[in-house]
Amino acid sequence: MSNEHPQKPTASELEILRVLWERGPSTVRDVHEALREKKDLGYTTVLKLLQIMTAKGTVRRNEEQRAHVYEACQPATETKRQLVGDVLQRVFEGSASELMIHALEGRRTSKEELHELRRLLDEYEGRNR
Amino acid sequence: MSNEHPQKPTASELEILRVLWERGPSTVRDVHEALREKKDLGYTTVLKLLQIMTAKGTVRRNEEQRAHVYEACQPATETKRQLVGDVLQRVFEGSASELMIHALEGRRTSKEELHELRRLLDEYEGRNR
DNA sequence: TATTGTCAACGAAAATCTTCGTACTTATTT
DNA sequence: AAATAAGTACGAAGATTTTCGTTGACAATA
Repeated sequence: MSNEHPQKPTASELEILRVLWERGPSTVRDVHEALREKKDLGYTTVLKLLQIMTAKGTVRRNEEQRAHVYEACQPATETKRQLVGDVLQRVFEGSASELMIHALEGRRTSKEELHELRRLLDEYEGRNR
Repeated sequence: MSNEHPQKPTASELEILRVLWERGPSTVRDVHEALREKKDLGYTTVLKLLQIMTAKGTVRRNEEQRAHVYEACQPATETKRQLVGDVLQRVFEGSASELMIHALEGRRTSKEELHELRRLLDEYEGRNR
């Protein structure tokens, strides 16, 4: 249960994390309402999820107010890195280009996006030389 | 249960699929042995998984021989595309460059890999103009 | 033919995930 | 003060996943 090797969030947990990343520290009510648009979950469902996530160390909460305020323990970037790293290993044996091929296939990628991707490579290459 | 919208394989199912993709049509014994190196599962565990996957339409089997021969219904590429597409949506709201950023961060990517990535972009861009 | 080995089928336990209902507590309003 | 509203805690049901043990069929061999 330690913080050393943060667990991979489940699908539902991720939805909640995304709200917390976007809104910052939030109450159950906040999360519940933000989530309502996407997915209609009961209030206590969201509460329970947050309680479970607290137990797992995925989020922490401030109990000073009656309505506890939750926030993600890991920054978004860290968790996203972990999630993509997981697929990278499990599906593509660590090959980023294989990942890329399959990410680009089967969807129309805008010129802007391609441009951005190229920019990323430049930047990354620059950093490592 | 139809073949129209193939289901996302679970973690264990993926491990089996990877063996099938690599070896081609295989018996339970084949898969079990190929998998032994990575993960030590009982023979009947693998059998059961394959039976479940057959029911789901993930794999099909040839029962002509006493030892049934299993093979993946979808080509590897299709399933991989689906898996990465899932993360792309769930984690990165469809942004391939965001996906890329997080895939490259937190790992050393070889010069060859970067080169390959660039080549991919060229190829992709060429195809779409 | 009797024994031993190989296989599929089935059921089911254990673990994990998802979702709420109910009960209890603490504010707020009438 | 009584009633209503807003919260948390807890337990638990249902779904899904993961893992095997057991049984019975069939084949190979001693």
